[in-house]
Amino acid sequence: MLERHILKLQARAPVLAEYEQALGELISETRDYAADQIVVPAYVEQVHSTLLLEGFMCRYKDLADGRRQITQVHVPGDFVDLHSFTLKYLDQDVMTLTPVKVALFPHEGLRQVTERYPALARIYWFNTNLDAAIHREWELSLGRRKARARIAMLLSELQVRLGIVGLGDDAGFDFPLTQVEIGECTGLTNVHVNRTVRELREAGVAELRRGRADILDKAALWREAEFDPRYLYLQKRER
Amino acid sequence: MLERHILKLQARAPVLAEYEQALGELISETRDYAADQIVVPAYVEQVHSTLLLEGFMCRYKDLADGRRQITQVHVPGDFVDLHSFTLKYLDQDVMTLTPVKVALFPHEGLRQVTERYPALARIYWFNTNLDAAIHREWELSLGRRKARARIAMLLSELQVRLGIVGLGDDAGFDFPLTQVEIGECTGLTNVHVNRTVRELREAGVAELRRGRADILDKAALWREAEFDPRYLYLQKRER
DNA sequence: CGCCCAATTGAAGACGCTCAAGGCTTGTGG
DNA sequence: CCACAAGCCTTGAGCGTCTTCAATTGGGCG
Repeated sequence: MLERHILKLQARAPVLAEYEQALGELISETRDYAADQIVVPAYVEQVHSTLLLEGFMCRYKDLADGRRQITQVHVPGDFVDLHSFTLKYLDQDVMTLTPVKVALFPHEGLRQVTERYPALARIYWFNTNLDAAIHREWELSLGRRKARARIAMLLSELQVRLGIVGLGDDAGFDFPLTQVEIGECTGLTNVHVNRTVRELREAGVAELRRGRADILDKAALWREAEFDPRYLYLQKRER
Repeated sequence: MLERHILKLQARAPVLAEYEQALGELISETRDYAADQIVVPAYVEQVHSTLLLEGFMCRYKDLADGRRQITQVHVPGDFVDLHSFTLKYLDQDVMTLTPVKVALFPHEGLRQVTERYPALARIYWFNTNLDAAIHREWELSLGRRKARARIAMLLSELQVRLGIVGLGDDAGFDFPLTQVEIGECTGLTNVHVNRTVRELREAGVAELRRGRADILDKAALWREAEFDPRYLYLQKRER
Protein backbone atom coordinates (compact mmCIF):
# COMPACT_ATOMS: atom_id res chain seq x y z
CA MET A 1 0.00 0.00 0.00
CA LEU A 2 2.91 2.29 0.76
CA GLU A 3 4.90 1.51 -2.39
CA ARG A 4 4.53 4.98 -3.88
CA HIS A 5 5.32 6.70 -0.61
CA ILE A 6 8.48 4.63 -0.25
CA LEU A 7 9.43 5.39 -3.86
CA LYS A 8 9.12 9.09 -3.10
CA LEU A 9 11.27 8.84 0.02
CA GLN A 10 13.81 6.63 -1.71
CA ALA A 11 14.32 9.19 -4.45
CA ARG A 12 16.06 11.31 -1.80
CA ALA A 13 17.46 8.95 0.83
CA PRO A 14 17.95 5.27 1.56
CA VAL A 15 14.86 3.79 3.25
CA LEU A 16 15.25 0.67 5.34
CA ALA A 17 12.71 -2.13 4.99
CA GLU A 18 12.27 -1.78 8.74
CA TYR A 19 10.79 1.69 8.32
CA GLU A 20 8.34 0.53 5.71
CA GLN A 21 7.07 -2.17 8.02
CA ALA A 22 6.85 0.13 11.04
CA LEU A 23 5.00 2.74 8.98
CA GLY A 24 2.56 0.21 7.59
CA GLU A 25 1.61 -0.82 11.09
CA LEU A 26 0.73 2.77 12.00
CA ILE A 27 -2.13 3.07 9.56
CA SER A 28 -5.32 3.33 11.57
CA GLU A 29 -7.71 3.46 8.67
CA THR A 30 -8.01 3.92 4.93
CA ARG A 31 -10.73 6.03 3.40
CA ASP A 32 -12.18 6.85 0.01
CA TYR A 33 -13.40 10.30 -0.94
CA ALA A 34 -15.21 11.63 -3.99
CA ALA A 35 -13.81 14.55 -6.02
CA ASP A 36 -14.05 18.11 -4.66
CA GLN A 37 -14.35 17.15 -0.99
CA ILE A 38 -12.55 18.92 1.83
CA VAL A 39 -10.52 16.28 3.63
CA VAL A 40 -8.65 18.43 6.15
CA PRO A 41 -10.33 21.73 7.01
CA ALA A 42 -8.24 24.75 7.99
CA TYR A 43 -7.89 25.78 11.64
CA VAL A 44 -9.26 22.52 13.04
CA GLU A 45 -7.04 20.44 15.36
CA GLN A 46 -5.85 17.25 13.76
CA VAL A 47 -4.90 14.00 15.45
CA HIS A 48 -3.67 12.18 12.37
CA SER A 49 -1.90 12.89 9.11
CA THR A 50 -3.17 11.78 5.74
CA LEU A 51 -1.19 9.92 3.12
CA LEU A 52 -2.52 10.02 -0.42
CA LEU A 53 -2.57 6.53 -1.97
CA GLU A 54 -4.47 7.07 -5.21
CA GLY A 55 -5.78 10.13 -7.03
CA PHE A 56 -4.98 13.84 -6.87
CA MET A 57 -5.45 16.28 -4.02
CA CYS A 58 -4.48 19.89 -3.37
CA ARG A 59 -4.05 22.43 -0.61
CA TYR A 60 -5.39 25.95 -1.04
CA LYS A 61 -6.07 29.29 0.60
CA ASP A 62 -8.72 31.73 -0.53
CA LEU A 63 -9.84 35.34 -0.25
CA ALA A 64 -13.18 36.74 0.86
CA ASP A 65 -14.43 37.09 -2.70
CA GLY A 66 -13.87 33.39 -3.27
CA ARG A 67 -10.82 33.66 -5.48
CA ARG A 68 -8.67 30.71 -4.61
CA GLN A 69 -4.94 29.98 -4.70
CA ILE A 70 -3.85 26.36 -4.78
CA THR A 71 -0.54 26.25 -2.89
CA GLN A 72 0.39 22.68 -3.66
CA VAL A 73 -0.81 19.76 -5.78
CA HIS A 74 -0.42 16.30 -4.29
CA VAL A 75 0.22 13.06 -6.10
CA PRO A 76 0.06 9.49 -4.79
CA GLY A 77 2.76 8.82 -2.21
CA ASP A 78 2.59 12.33 -0.71
CA PHE A 79 1.57 13.12 2.83
CA VAL A 80 -0.96 15.89 2.22
CA ASP A 81 -0.78 17.26 5.75
CA LEU A 82 2.39 16.01 7.38
CA HIS A 83 2.68 19.53 8.76
CA SER A 84 -0.38 18.96 10.96
CA PHE A 85 1.82 16.56 12.97
CA THR A 86 3.94 19.51 14.06
CA LEU A 87 1.54 22.45 13.69
CA LYS A 88 -1.57 20.68 15.09
CA TYR A 89 -3.90 22.76 12.91
CA LEU A 90 -3.45 23.82 9.30
CA ASP A 91 -3.51 27.35 7.92
CA GLN A 92 -5.20 26.11 4.74
CA ASP A 93 -7.77 23.60 3.49
CA VAL A 94 -6.91 20.28 1.88
CA MET A 95 -9.29 18.92 -0.71
CA THR A 96 -9.60 16.20 -3.32
CA LEU A 97 -9.35 16.99 -7.01
CA THR A 98 -10.40 13.50 -8.11
CA PRO A 99 -11.83 10.51 -6.27
CA VAL A 100 -9.03 9.35 -3.95
CA LYS A 101 -7.94 6.70 -1.53
CA VAL A 102 -6.02 7.83 1.55
CA ALA A 103 -4.46 6.24 4.64
CA LEU A 104 -4.60 7.84 8.09
CA PHE A 105 -1.54 7.94 10.37
CA PRO A 106 -2.31 8.85 14.00
CA HIS A 107 0.05 11.54 15.26
CA GLU A 108 0.70 9.54 18.40
CA GLY A 109 1.99 6.65 16.29
CA LEU A 110 4.12 9.00 14.19
CA ARG A 111 5.59 10.43 17.37
CA GLN A 112 6.55 6.96 18.59
CA VAL A 113 8.03 5.75 15.32
CA THR A 114 10.05 8.93 14.77
CA GLU A 115 11.45 8.67 18.28
CA ARG A 116 12.33 5.04 17.73
CA TYR A 117 13.96 5.76 14.36
CA PRO A 118 15.64 9.18 14.46
CA ALA A 119 16.71 8.70 10.86
CA LEU A 120 13.06 8.51 9.88
CA ALA A 121 12.38 11.73 11.76
CA ARG A 122 15.15 13.36 9.71
CA ILE A 123 13.62 12.02 6.52
CA TYR A 124 10.27 13.58 7.39
CA TRP A 125 11.88 16.84 8.45
CA PHE A 126 13.59 16.77 5.10
CA ASN A 127 10.22 16.26 3.44
CA THR A 128 8.88 19.34 5.19
CA ASN A 129 11.78 21.24 3.72
CA LEU A 130 11.13 19.80 0.29
CA ASP A 131 7.57 21.02 0.59
CA ALA A 132 8.84 24.52 1.37
CA ALA A 133 11.24 24.38 -1.59
CA ILE A 134 8.31 23.65 -3.90
CA HIS A 135 6.40 26.57 -2.39
CA ARG A 136 9.38 28.81 -3.16
CA GLU A 137 9.51 27.72 -6.77
CA TRP A 138 5.79 28.48 -7.01
CA GLU A 139 6.38 31.90 -5.47
CA LEU A 140 8.86 32.57 -8.26
CA SER A 141 6.30 31.45 -10.82
CA LEU A 142 3.46 33.48 -9.37
CA GLY A 143 5.57 36.57 -8.85
CA ARG A 144 7.73 36.66 -11.94
CA ARG A 145 6.96 34.08 -14.61
CA LYS A 146 4.65 34.85 -17.52
CA ALA A 147 1.56 32.73 -18.14
CA ARG A 148 3.24 30.31 -20.58
CA ALA A 149 6.16 29.73 -18.27
CA ARG A 150 3.89 29.23 -15.26
CA ILE A 151 1.97 26.47 -16.93
CA ALA A 152 5.12 24.95 -18.40
CA MET A 153 6.58 24.97 -14.89
CA LEU A 154 3.58 23.21 -13.40
CA LEU A 155 3.73 20.52 -16.08
CA SER A 156 7.49 20.07 -15.70
CA GLU A 157 7.27 19.67 -11.96
CA LEU A 158 4.38 17.25 -12.05
CA GLN A 159 6.02 15.18 -14.76
CA VAL A 160 9.05 14.68 -12.53
CA ARG A 161 7.09 14.08 -9.34
CA LEU A 162 4.72 11.64 -11.00
CA GLY A 163 7.61 9.89 -12.73
CA ILE A 164 9.22 9.17 -9.37
CA VAL A 165 6.17 7.24 -8.20
CA GLY A 166 5.70 5.40 -11.48
CA LEU A 167 2.76 7.42 -12.76
CA GLY A 168 4.31 9.11 -15.74
CA ASP A 169 7.12 8.97 -18.26
CA ASP A 170 8.78 11.15 -20.89
CA ALA A 171 5.68 10.95 -23.06
CA GLY A 172 3.38 12.43 -20.46
CA PHE A 173 1.08 11.56 -17.58
CA ASP A 174 -2.54 11.44 -16.51
CA PHE A 175 -3.49 14.91 -15.42
CA PRO A 176 -7.07 15.37 -14.27
CA LEU A 177 -7.05 19.07 -13.32
CA THR A 178 -9.60 21.28 -15.05
CA GLN A 179 -8.47 24.53 -16.61
CA VAL A 180 -10.08 26.39 -13.73
CA GLU A 181 -7.89 24.43 -11.33
CA ILE A 182 -4.78 24.99 -13.42
CA GLY A 183 -5.61 28.68 -13.14
CA GLU A 184 -5.91 28.35 -9.38
CA CYS A 185 -2.42 26.85 -9.27
CA THR A 186 -0.86 29.46 -11.53
CA GLY A 187 -2.69 32.62 -10.49
CA LEU A 188 -4.50 32.93 -13.82
CA THR A 189 -8.13 32.84 -14.96
CA ASN A 190 -9.51 29.84 -16.78
CA VAL A 191 -9.90 31.90 -19.93
CA HIS A 192 -6.27 32.84 -19.98
CA VAL A 193 -5.22 29.30 -19.10
CA ASN A 194 -7.16 28.12 -22.11
CA ARG A 195 -5.41 30.53 -24.46
CA THR A 196 -2.02 29.74 -23.01
CA VAL A 197 -2.57 26.00 -23.25
CA ARG A 198 -3.44 26.52 -26.90
CA GLU A 199 -0.20 28.41 -27.42
CA LEU A 200 1.80 25.58 -25.90
CA ARG A 201 0.01 23.10 -28.13
CA GLU A 202 0.51 25.21 -31.26
CA ALA A 203 4.19 25.59 -30.39
CA GLY A 204 4.51 21.81 -30.24
CA VAL A 205 5.55 21.84 -26.60
CA ALA A 206 2.77 20.08 -24.74
CA GLU A 207 -0.83 19.10 -25.24
CA LEU A 208 -3.54 18.99 -22.58
CA ARG A 209 -6.80 17.23 -23.12
CA ARG A 210 -9.40 15.64 -20.91
CA GLY A 211 -7.35 14.32 -18.06
CA ARG A 212 -4.09 13.77 -19.89
CA ALA A 213 -0.89 15.79 -20.40
CA ASP A 214 1.18 14.82 -23.42
CA ILE A 215 4.67 16.24 -23.38
CA LEU A 216 5.58 16.71 -27.02
CA ASP A 217 8.99 18.32 -26.51
CA LYS A 218 10.36 17.99 -23.01
CA ALA A 219 13.45 20.09 -23.70
CA ALA A 220 11.29 22.91 -25.04
CA LEU A 221 8.98 22.61 -22.05
CA TRP A 222 11.87 22.91 -19.62
CA ARG A 223 13.28 25.84 -21.58
CA GLU A 224 9.93 27.58 -21.63
CA ALA A 225 9.66 27.20 -17.84
CA GLU A 226 13.35 27.72 -17.06
CA PHE A 227 12.86 24.50 -15.13
CA ASP A 228 15.78 23.46 -12.95
CA PRO A 229 14.89 20.28 -11.06
CA ARG A 230 17.51 20.79 -8.38
CA TYR A 231 14.85 22.29 -6.11
CA LEU A 232 13.29 18.81 -5.97
CA TYR A 233 16.47 17.45 -4.33
CA LEU A 234 16.58 14.18 -6.22
CA GLN A 235 20.09 13.01 -5.47
CA LYS A 236 19.91 10.14 -3.04
CA ARG A 237 22.02 10.70 0.07
CA GLU A 238 22.10 10.13 3.81
CA ARG A 239 19.87 12.62 5.58
CA MET B 1 23.12 37.53 21.85
CA LEU B 2 20.29 35.08 21.26
CA GLU B 3 17.57 37.14 23.00
CA ARG B 4 15.63 37.82 19.83
CA HIS B 5 15.88 34.24 18.64
CA ILE B 6 14.57 33.01 21.99
CA LEU B 7 11.75 35.59 21.86
CA LYS B 8 10.75 34.23 18.47
CA LEU B 9 10.77 30.61 19.67
CA GLN B 10 8.94 31.51 22.88
CA ALA B 11 6.13 33.11 20.95
CA ARG B 12 5.17 29.56 19.90
CA ALA B 13 6.44 27.19 22.58
CA PRO B 14 8.04 27.18 26.01
CA VAL B 15 11.83 27.36 25.76
CA LEU B 16 13.94 26.07 28.62
CA ALA B 17 16.89 28.09 29.85
CA GLU B 18 18.91 24.95 29.23
CA TYR B 19 18.32 25.18 25.49
CA GLU B 20 19.41 28.80 25.37
CA GLN B 21 22.66 27.94 27.04
CA ALA B 22 23.29 24.89 24.85
CA LEU B 23 22.55 26.91 21.73
CA GLY B 24 24.82 29.73 22.77
CA GLU B 25 27.69 27.32 23.13
CA LEU B 26 27.23 26.10 19.57
CA ILE B 27 28.06 29.42 17.93
CA SER B 28 31.33 28.99 16.13
CA GLU B 29 31.67 32.54 14.89
CA THR B 30 29.86 35.84 14.44
CA ARG B 31 30.25 37.87 11.29
CA ASP B 32 29.34 41.28 9.93
CA TYR B 33 28.27 41.88 6.36
CA ALA B 34 27.57 45.02 4.37
CA ALA B 35 24.26 45.53 2.57
CA ASP B 36 23.56 43.66 -0.69
CA GLN B 37 26.00 40.81 -0.07
CA ILE B 38 25.25 37.17 -0.80
CA VAL B 39 25.76 35.30 2.46
CA VAL B 40 24.63 31.82 1.44
CA PRO B 41 24.90 31.06 -2.27
CA ALA B 42 22.47 28.63 -3.91
CA TYR B 43 23.55 25.07 -4.73
CA VAL B 44 26.70 25.17 -2.59
CA GLU B 45 27.04 22.63 0.19
CA GLN B 46 26.78 24.22 3.65
CA VAL B 47 28.31 23.06 6.93
CA HIS B 48 26.64 25.62 9.17
CA SER B 49 23.39 27.52 9.50
CA THR B 50 23.20 31.27 9.91
CA LEU B 51 21.22 33.11 12.58
CA LEU B 52 20.43 36.76 11.91
CA LEU B 53 21.24 38.90 14.96
CA GLU B 54 20.86 42.44 13.62
CA GLY B 55 19.63 43.90 10.36
CA PHE B 56 17.47 42.59 7.52
CA MET B 57 18.16 39.76 5.09
CA CYS B 58 16.18 37.97 2.42
CA ARG B 59 16.10 34.82 0.36
CA TYR B 60 15.37 34.98 -3.36
CA LYS B 61 15.22 33.10 -6.63
CA ASP B 62 15.62 34.69 -10.04
CA LEU B 63 15.02 34.12 -13.73
CA ALA B 64 17.49 34.29 -16.59
CA ASP B 65 16.54 37.87 -17.46
CA GLY B 66 17.45 38.94 -13.94
CA ARG B 67 13.94 39.48 -12.63
CA ARG B 68 14.02 38.45 -9.02
CA GLN B 69 11.48 37.08 -6.58
CA ILE B 70 12.19 37.47 -2.90
CA THR B 71 10.68 34.40 -1.23
CA GLN B 72 11.15 35.48 2.37
CA VAL B 73 12.28 38.51 4.36
CA HIS B 74 14.23 37.80 7.53
CA VAL B 75 14.26 39.84 10.72
CA PRO B 76 16.59 39.56 13.73
CA GLY B 77 16.10 36.28 15.56
CA ASP B 78 15.44 34.27 12.39
CA PHE B 79 17.58 31.44 11.13
CA VAL B 80 18.00 32.45 7.50
CA ASP B 81 19.00 28.99 6.31
CA LEU B 82 17.96 26.48 8.91
CA HIS B 83 16.89 24.36 5.97
CA SER B 84 20.52 23.90 4.92
CA PHE B 85 20.88 21.73 8.03
CA THR B 86 18.54 19.19 6.47
CA LEU B 87 18.88 19.90 2.76
CA LYS B 88 22.68 20.42 2.73
CA TYR B 89 22.47 22.88 -0.15
CA LEU B 90 19.89 25.60 -0.79
CA ASP B 91 17.73 26.05 -3.86
CA GLN B 92 18.00 29.83 -3.54
CA ASP B 93 20.40 32.59 -2.59
CA VAL B 94 20.42 34.35 0.78
CA MET B 95 21.54 37.97 0.84
CA THR B 96 21.67 40.98 3.12
CA LEU B 97 19.32 43.91 2.64
CA THR B 98 21.11 46.11 5.17
CA PRO B 99 24.40 45.80 7.05
CA VAL B 100 23.93 42.82 9.37
CA LYS B 101 25.46 40.82 12.18
CA VAL B 102 25.02 37.04 12.07
CA ALA B 103 26.05 34.02 14.14
CA LEU B 104 27.13 30.71 12.61
CA PHE B 105 25.90 27.38 13.96
CA PRO B 106 27.86 24.34 12.72
CA HIS B 107 25.53 21.60 11.49
CA GLU B 108 27.46 19.04 13.50
CA GLY B 109 26.69 20.97 16.68
CA LEU B 110 23.04 21.33 15.73
CA ARG B 111 22.87 17.60 15.14
CA GLN B 112 24.25 16.90 18.60
CA VAL B 113 22.06 19.36 20.44
CA THR B 114 18.87 18.26 18.67
CA GLU B 115 19.66 14.64 19.51
CA ARG B 116 20.30 15.55 23.11
CA TYR B 117 17.10 17.62 23.35
CA PRO B 118 14.39 16.04 21.18
CA ALA B 119 12.00 18.83 22.22
CA LEU B 120 14.38 21.32 20.64
CA ALA B 121 14.41 19.26 17.45
CA ARG B 122 10.61 19.46 17.41
CA ILE B 123 10.79 23.21 17.91
CA TYR B 124 13.06 23.57 14.89
CA TRP B 125 10.96 21.21 12.82
CA PHE B 126 8.05 23.41 13.80
CA ASN B 127 10.01 26.44 12.62
CA THR B 128 10.54 24.80 9.25
CA ASN B 129 6.78 24.41 9.04
CA LEU B 130 6.22 28.01 10.04
CA ASP B 131 8.53 29.02 7.24
CA ALA B 132 6.43 27.00 4.79
CA ALA B 133 3.22 28.57 6.15
CA ILE B 134 4.62 32.02 5.40
CA HIS B 135 5.54 30.88 1.90
CA ARG B 136 1.93 29.77 1.40
CA GLU B 137 0.54 33.10 2.49
CA TRP B 138 2.90 34.76 0.03
CA GLU B 139 1.71 32.39 -2.71
CA LEU B 140 -1.83 33.60 -2.01
CA SER B 141 -0.65 37.20 -2.24
CA LEU B 142 1.33 36.71 -5.43
CA GLY B 143 -1.36 34.66 -7.10
CA ARG B 144 -4.54 36.39 -6.06
CA ARG B 145 -4.14 39.63 -4.13
CA LYS B 146 -4.14 43.00 -5.88
CA ALA B 147 -1.21 45.36 -5.55
CA ARG B 148 -2.59 47.30 -2.55
CA ALA B 149 -3.43 44.14 -0.66
CA ARG B 150 -0.03 42.62 -1.40
CA ILE B 151 1.80 45.53 0.10
CA ALA B 152 -0.64 45.79 3.01
CA MET B 153 -0.04 42.08 3.64
CA LEU B 154 3.73 42.48 3.67
CA LEU B 155 3.48 45.34 6.14
CA SER B 156 1.01 43.49 8.37
CA GLU B 157 3.19 40.40 8.53
CA LEU B 158 6.38 42.29 9.24
CA GLN B 159 4.73 44.39 11.90
CA VAL B 160 3.73 41.24 13.76
CA ARG B 161 7.05 39.44 13.25
CA LEU B 162 9.09 42.48 14.26
CA GLY B 163 6.83 43.13 17.25
CA ILE B 164 7.57 39.64 18.58
CA VAL B 165 11.27 40.38 18.75
CA GLY B 166 10.82 43.86 20.19
CA LEU B 167 11.54 45.79 17.01
CA GLY B 168 8.18 47.36 16.35
CA ASP B 169 4.88 48.36 17.92
CA ASP B 170 1.42 49.43 16.88
CA ALA B 171 2.76 52.73 15.57
CA GLY B 172 5.15 51.12 13.11
CA PHE B 173 8.66 49.80 12.68
CA ASP B 174 11.96 50.47 11.00
CA PHE B 175 11.70 49.14 7.48
CA PRO B 176 14.76 49.62 5.31
CA LEU B 177 13.61 47.94 2.07
CA THR B 178 13.73 50.07 -1.07
CA GLN B 179 10.70 50.23 -3.32
CA VAL B 180 12.52 47.99 -5.79
CA GLU B 181 12.89 45.39 -3.05
CA ILE B 182 9.27 45.72 -1.97
CA GLY B 183 8.41 45.02 -5.59
CA GLU B 184 10.64 41.94 -5.54
CA CYS B 185 8.69 40.66 -2.51
CA THR B 186 5.28 41.36 -3.99
CA GLY B 187 5.81 40.54 -7.65
CA LEU B 188 5.42 44.17 -8.75
CA THR B 189 7.62 46.75 -10.44
CA ASN B 190 9.11 49.61 -8.46
CA VAL B 191 6.96 52.06 -10.39
CA HIS B 192 3.77 50.34 -9.42
CA VAL B 193 4.95 49.92 -5.85
CA ASN B 194 5.48 53.64 -5.71
CA ARG B 195 1.97 54.39 -6.89
CA THR B 196 0.44 51.83 -4.58
CA VAL B 197 2.36 53.11 -1.58
CA ARG B 198 1.05 56.56 -2.39
CA GLU B 199 -2.50 55.20 -2.44
CA LEU B 200 -2.04 53.63 0.98
CA ARG B 201 -0.69 56.91 2.30
CA GLU B 202 -3.52 58.95 0.78
CA ALA B 203 -6.04 56.50 2.22
CA GLY B 204 -4.56 57.10 5.67
CA VAL B 205 -3.59 53.45 6.07
CA ALA B 206 0.19 53.43 6.22
CA GLU B 207 3.09 55.63 5.32
CA LEU B 208 6.48 54.50 4.03
CA ARG B 209 9.46 56.79 3.99
CA ARG B 210 13.17 56.36 4.07
CA GLY B 211 13.61 53.28 6.17
CA ARG B 212 10.48 53.57 8.28
CA ALA B 213 6.95 52.17 8.09
CA ASP B 214 4.32 54.14 10.01
CA ILE B 215 1.07 52.27 10.47
CA LEU B 216 -1.60 54.96 10.57
CA ASP B 217 -4.61 52.66 10.84
CA LYS B 218 -3.81 49.08 11.71
CA ALA B 219 -7.41 47.88 11.42
CA ALA B 220 -7.66 49.36 7.93
CA LEU B 221 -4.32 47.81 7.00
CA TRP B 222 -5.44 44.36 8.10
CA ARG B 223 -8.75 44.80 6.28
CA GLU B 224 -6.99 45.92 3.13
CA ALA B 225 -4.78 42.82 3.24
CA GLU B 226 -7.41 40.40 4.57
CA PHE B 227 -4.67 39.66 7.11
CA ASP B 228 -5.37 36.72 9.41
CA PRO B 229 -2.38 36.16 11.69
CA ARG B 230 -3.26 32.57 12.49
CA TYR B 231 -0.81 31.41 9.84
CA LEU B 232 1.96 32.73 12.10
CA TYR B 233 0.95 30.22 14.80
CA LEU B 234 1.36 32.54 17.74
CA GLN B 235 -0.41 30.60 20.47
CA LYS B 236 2.17 29.21 22.84
CA ARG B 237 1.86 25.46 23.34
CA GLU B 238 3.89 22.30 23.79
CA ARG B 239 5.35 21.13 20.53
C1' DC C 1 28.92 71.52 -3.83
C1' DG C 2 28.10 67.74 -6.47
C1' DC C 3 27.32 62.88 -6.91
C1' DC C 4 24.60 58.79 -6.36
C1' DC C 5 20.83 56.24 -5.33
C1' DA C 6 16.10 56.12 -4.39
C1' DA C 7 11.66 58.04 -5.07
C1' DT C 8 8.43 60.14 -8.12
C1' DT C 9 5.75 61.25 -12.17
C1' DG C 10 4.09 60.93 -17.08
C1' DA C 11 2.73 58.50 -21.19
C1' DA C 12 2.01 54.55 -23.91
C1' DG C 13 1.40 49.83 -24.31
C1' DA C 14 0.99 44.80 -23.04
C1' DC C 15 -0.61 41.04 -20.55
C1' DG C 16 -4.14 39.12 -18.45
C1' DC C 17 -9.12 39.86 -16.77
C1' DT C 18 -14.16 40.26 -17.27
C1' DC C 19 -18.24 39.42 -19.50
C1' DA C 20 -20.68 36.83 -22.71
C1' DA C 21 -21.89 33.30 -25.89
C1' DG C 22 -21.41 28.97 -28.12
C1' DG C 23 -19.52 24.14 -28.64
C1' DC C 24 -18.08 19.70 -27.14
C1' DT C 25 -18.07 15.54 -24.12
C1' DT C 26 -19.93 12.64 -20.90
C1' DG C 27 -23.34 10.65 -18.26
C1' DT C 28 -28.17 9.80 -17.26
C1' DG C 29 -32.89 8.84 -17.84
C1' DG C 30 -36.78 7.97 -20.67
C1' DC D 1 -30.83 4.24 -28.44
C1' DC D 2 -31.74 8.83 -28.38
C1' DA D 3 -32.52 13.30 -25.91
C1' DC D 4 -31.10 16.22 -22.74
C1' DA D 5 -28.59 18.25 -18.99
C1' DA D 6 -24.37 19.50 -16.78
C1' DG D 7 -19.80 20.62 -16.78
C1' DC D 8 -15.85 21.91 -19.16
C1' DC D 9 -13.60 23.90 -23.02
C1' DT D 10 -13.30 27.49 -26.49
C1' DT D 11 -13.57 31.92 -28.64
C1' DG D 12 -14.58 37.01 -29.14
C1' DA D 13 -14.54 41.79 -27.63
C1' DG D 14 -13.54 45.36 -24.57
C1' DC D 15 -11.34 46.82 -20.51
C1' DG D 16 -8.13 47.46 -16.49
C1' DT D 17 -4.14 46.64 -13.85
C1' DC D 18 0.33 46.67 -14.10
C1' DT D 19 4.57 47.23 -17.04
C1' DT D 20 7.89 49.63 -19.78
C1' DC D 21 10.43 53.46 -20.98
C1' DA D 22 11.96 57.84 -19.91
C1' DA D 23 12.79 61.91 -17.46
C1' DT D 24 12.82 64.61 -13.18
C1' DT D 25 13.04 65.40 -8.23
C1' DG D 26 14.76 64.72 -3.66
C1' DG D 27 17.78 63.35 0.07
C1' DG D 28 22.11 61.77 2.14
C1' DC D 29 26.99 61.78 2.05
C1' DG D 30 31.82 62.48 0.71
